[in-house]
Amino acid sequence: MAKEDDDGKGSYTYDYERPALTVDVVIYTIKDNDLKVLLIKRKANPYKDTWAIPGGFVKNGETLEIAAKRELFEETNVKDIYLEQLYSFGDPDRDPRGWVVTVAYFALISSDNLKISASTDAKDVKWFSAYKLPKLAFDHLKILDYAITRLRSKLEYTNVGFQLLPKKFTLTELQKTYEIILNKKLDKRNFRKKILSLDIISPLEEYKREGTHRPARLYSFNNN
Amino acid sequence: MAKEDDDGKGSYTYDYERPALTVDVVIYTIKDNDLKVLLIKRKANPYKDTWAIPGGFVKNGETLEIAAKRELFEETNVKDIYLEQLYSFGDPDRDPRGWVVTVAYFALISSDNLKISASTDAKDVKWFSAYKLPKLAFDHLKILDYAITRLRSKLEYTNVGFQLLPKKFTLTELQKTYEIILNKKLDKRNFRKKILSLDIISPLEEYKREGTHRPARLYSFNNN
DNA sequence: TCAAAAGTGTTGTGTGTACACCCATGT
DNA sequence: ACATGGGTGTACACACAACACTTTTGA
Repeated sequence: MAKEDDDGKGSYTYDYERPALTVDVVIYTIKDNDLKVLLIKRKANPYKDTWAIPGGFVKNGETLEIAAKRELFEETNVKDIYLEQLYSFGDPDRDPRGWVVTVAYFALISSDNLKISASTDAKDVKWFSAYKLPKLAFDHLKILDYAITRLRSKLEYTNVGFQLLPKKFTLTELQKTYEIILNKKLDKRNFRKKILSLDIISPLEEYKREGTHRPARLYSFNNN
Repeated sequence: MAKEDDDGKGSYTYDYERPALTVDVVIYTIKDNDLKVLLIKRKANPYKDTWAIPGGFVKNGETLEIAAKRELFEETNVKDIYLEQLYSFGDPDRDPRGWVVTVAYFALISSDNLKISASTDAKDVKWFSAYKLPKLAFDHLKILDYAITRLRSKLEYTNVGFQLLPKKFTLTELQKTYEIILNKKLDKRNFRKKILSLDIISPLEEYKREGTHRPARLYSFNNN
């Protein structure tokens, strides 16, 4: 019994029932002018043939973050991308097979890494619009709701947004990224003024020409 | 093996090793013009006689939040106080006895609940200044660092601060609370203007008289 | 009458917002 | 020459920061 003389880690006896522990990784990217989430189709029951957030068991000896990175790499073949812990979900009925607690992470992958990533073989792995999700397994809709909320608020007070862009990008691309995530239009002049005042990007001597209009200056992110 | 065909919850076989799962609850209050954290002294090895954040095992059938509330109640005899999930810590070497993953929560308890709380008997339970901590067990210093950072940032963009105050309080008390947590002086006039403009507190027809000076108006928080 | 904290406004500075036109290009 | 997106500045409103004196009380 966890009480009185037992502060939770006070006794030598670990005779409590233990949950299975997984990490789930919400992987976002920007593609086709849309915010995409990577989902995989389940091949076994429960929720057979239902889409789910990629994840897997944490192995003994791993940190939670290492486990998340491993899952991420297995799904996308990409390392060294932005990853942060999101929240832990442990409702006893979240998995019909038993007690499974999951630590959710979220990752941002830039569109220029996309070639490398996903559907490495005929697996059922697919990018879905974060705004048009299929039916999801377990409590994964709740996790995605939580993730997009976190992503939006982080976008307001940090520079995570750059994680989603290629090394070289135009200001319009950057603005589009913000608009897609925040799901609202931003004023072009104000956006540029704001971003440039932050001193976090540098203009390059390169331009992106595309279509029948003036070429757009390319910028790169200053990672200080 | 968690890979390829195994999305983590795709197989029926849960033949992975499972961690012990605990919740730890960082309980804050304001007392004696200081930010205090409730700690308990461990009675068994490892870290026998070392101070630690109260916590305990999660039981099967409980949500994580229920488990945290149960721990909180066991230590403080108080219910219905502010509680939020903080972060999960799962480094494999954080507990010398084995694999123990903890979901940390933080709670805010108002000083008028304090009579009821803590040291219900001769247990080694004590309020410590968050700024003068003793040597701590496990990775609990890391957890407290994380907690105070979260508390500070939440104070800036939410109204959690009121959770730490009695139902009736003066503006000076409120300001002190902010100053103690943020660990910096605030300007009296600016603070009052700001708080009052938020329309979250109402003046009462009561005054707090204390000492040889003008009595201070009491306010109460509007919980909408 | 004195000490001690309560209470109260104004001004400058910076940040967010609204808004419209010219520029460079490809066809 | 025209359609298309790229690129630029100003004016107003509002939030934040700095700052000092009067009020009320108990001793």
